[in-house]
Amino acid sequence: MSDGNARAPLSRDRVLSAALRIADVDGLQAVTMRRVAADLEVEAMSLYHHVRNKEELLDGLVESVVGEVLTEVGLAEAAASPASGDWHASLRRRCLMARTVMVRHSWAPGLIGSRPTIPAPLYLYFEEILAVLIGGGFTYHLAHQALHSLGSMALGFAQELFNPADSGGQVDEGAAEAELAAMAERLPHLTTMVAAELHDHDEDPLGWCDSQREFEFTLDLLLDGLARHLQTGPVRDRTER
Amino acid sequence: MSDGNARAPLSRDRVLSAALRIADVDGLQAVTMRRVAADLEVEAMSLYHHVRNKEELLDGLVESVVGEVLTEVGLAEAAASPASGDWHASLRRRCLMARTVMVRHSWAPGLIGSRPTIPAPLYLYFEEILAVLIGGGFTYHLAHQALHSLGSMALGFAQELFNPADSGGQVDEGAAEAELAAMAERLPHLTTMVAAELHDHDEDPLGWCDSQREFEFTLDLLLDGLARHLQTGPVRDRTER
DNA sequence: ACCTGAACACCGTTCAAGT
DNA sequence: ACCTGAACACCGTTCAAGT
Repeated sequence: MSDGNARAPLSRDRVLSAALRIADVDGLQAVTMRRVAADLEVEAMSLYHHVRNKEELLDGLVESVVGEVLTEVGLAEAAASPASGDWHASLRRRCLMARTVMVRHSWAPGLIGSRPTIPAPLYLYFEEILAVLIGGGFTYHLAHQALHSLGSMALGFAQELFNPADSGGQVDEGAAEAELAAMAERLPHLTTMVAAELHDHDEDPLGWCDSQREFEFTLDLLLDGLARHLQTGPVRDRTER
Repeated sequence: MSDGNARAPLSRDRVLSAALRIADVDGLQAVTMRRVAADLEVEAMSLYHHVRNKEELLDGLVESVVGEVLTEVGLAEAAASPASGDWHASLRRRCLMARTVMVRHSWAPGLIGSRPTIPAPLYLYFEEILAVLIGGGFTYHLAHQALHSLGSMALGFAQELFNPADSGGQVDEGAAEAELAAMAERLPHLTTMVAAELHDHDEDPLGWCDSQREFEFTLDLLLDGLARHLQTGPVRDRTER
């Protein structure tokens, strides 16, 4: 009881965790600059010293949740059978763990999907999944399609990942090159994948990530899987496969 | 040039189509009571004579888009080979057609997902899909799981269909019974499916639609499909399967 | 009956001013 | 440097008043 009062200085972290608590308890629509400030016992305008505007606050919220997925998945993988090459089991654990985090923050999938820009930690998350796929023997091309197909599962039902605006808009090639170089160290598999896919489509560089093709790939995965269930009957126990 | 002026009386349809046009052109965030009114050359408060409030306007927007999916899918099915029993091809056409509609209205999937209540025409759409599945030899149980798995594809990447709030909240059994009776005529397959699933879970009626189970079913469809691609290599041509 | 103007309770954000 | 109060330009919505 020595310093529990309105003594703690405001900080970006304190602002974000207050906003996250409000979203969990009262829903995303309750996350208001004035409300966040009130919960921190401060005036609304004080928030602007730690967050550029509300958009940045929402970005921070998304990054918090993705960060939570990353650490929870990391813990779960560390606890599992160490370093087995079983990509199937690993991906299954990761998606189920991501889902439990998203269920805790049910506003998050919709927010992630509606954000105009992809939150940076998400690339780290997909880099890890990509590493599992490549380690399991996937080509970069098949791994790319797998990323799209699993996208909504890996985030507990979200929107499309690489948003459609990307495929239509013009690309600043110089900036893209620089961005790629910066990514290369921290995201080696993602970088390699993009490079490989771009190489395959150098006649048609815009088509390297065709959302229509990815959609049809996923659709056929599901339809073919359902057809097999129809022929063979339901599988009774996953372990005896 | 006899009556093109501000003569046409306001109506719910005129309000909705103005809102839809604004959403398509300037995005959903531009759909404002004041903006919709301005486009109709009327004061904002006039809208309230044809729409209870903004929530109802958004519901109307969702229903418009779902209606568009229904008619486009209907036309596409009518144009296809008449009355073949090929559920696989029919579902594929339906999902692809739904996607093209959703691409036209890219704000729609997010809006549908964020709506607190399921828009009524959506039941009609899923009734049709269910009819295709049952006609193809699916049990009602497998068809139920298929509906969940295809949910996001059938709507061009949306959120979960039967929202999580349903499974947690308490159910007014009398009201549910009456609702079922009203549905029975127009939605025979959906009604039968719900009844069958409830019968299978009469020990645990709350568990008839377990979103965790549906999630794992879809996840396994995708993972198993990816595993088959990994073993057999990519399929070169769908027609030679 | 349908439409309107003024008003209310909210937003996000700017700006000059405090300490 | 960090925080504040008043103000601005927006929201959705109510209400009494017009025709």
